[in-house]
Amino acid sequence: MNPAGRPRTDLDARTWTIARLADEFGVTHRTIRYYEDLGLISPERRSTTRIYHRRDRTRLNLILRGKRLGFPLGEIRTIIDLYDEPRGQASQLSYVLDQIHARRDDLERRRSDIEEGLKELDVFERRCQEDLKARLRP
Amino acid sequence: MNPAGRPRTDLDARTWTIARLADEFGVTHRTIRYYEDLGLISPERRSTTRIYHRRDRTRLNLILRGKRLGFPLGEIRTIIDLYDEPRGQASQLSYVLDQIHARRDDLERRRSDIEEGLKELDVFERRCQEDLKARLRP
DNA sequence: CTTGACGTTGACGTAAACGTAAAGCATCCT
DNA sequence: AGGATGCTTTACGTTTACGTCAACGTCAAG
Repeated sequence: MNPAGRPRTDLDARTWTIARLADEFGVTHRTIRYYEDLGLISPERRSTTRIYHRRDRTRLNLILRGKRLGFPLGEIRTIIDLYDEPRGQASQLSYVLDQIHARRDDLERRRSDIEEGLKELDVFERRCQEDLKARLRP
Repeated sequence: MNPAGRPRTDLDARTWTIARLADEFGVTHRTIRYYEDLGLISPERRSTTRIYHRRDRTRLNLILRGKRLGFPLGEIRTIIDLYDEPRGQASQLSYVLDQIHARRDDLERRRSDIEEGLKELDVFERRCQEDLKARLRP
């Protein structure tokens, strides 16, 4: 137990080594360092070693979700950067809002692609199952 | 008008040249030929020239949708091949059914990723809009 | 029959997203 | 002190998905 009386979890550790992070997310160190090269993550440095905080963990999560959705890393970078911008000027804000709408359009298109795909899978599965029944008890 | 009395459309042409197909789908000839190299499309050959039929058009549609969803072409190939298999033996059929379930799981995971992304966009947009209002009439 | 317009086959190039191997620090254990 | 272990950088290799010439075939129009 920690001072707060809660059971100790991974989240209590608050910092991660590259190996633990890679392990947790099922990627390699190389991958994580590559994301750092692209400026997607910027962990603390203690002497030469990288120390990852919750913020980095969150970003990695966003990156990997973006990847599962098929976004290229460059685009993922611009998305992530949106979250960090100062958002001070009105002009910047409306730019960000434009970006948000573009993202939303993209995601909604993907969703409808997925719905199409699922529908076709349903039809195809039904056809296969009927074939299978006919085979098993003719 | 054609013999059936319907207005002549692109679909009545029934065959396409590579340029028309590329143009219609917004890709290059190179892309289409590359898909043929991978065995994803196999158009008719009239002497050396490629002639595309509706079947090829359908496949190209599937390929591009798969790509929009972020599937690698190799995986797209196995998916497309499923539609063409003889599906004769019961063992083959249940293999195909397994594949279908795997595909469906994949798509459903992507869909939930998308829902998550859309939710976050909503939250983020609201925050930005409030910032913007505060800027415009303080 | 030549001239374009379009088509075809290589062959090589390239950007993205890592993999992998080599070699050097740093730290911990005994 | 001397491994063993883990992390780091450097650098070259690889795969995917095409782009980009180059050089040649073909076919209808003038």
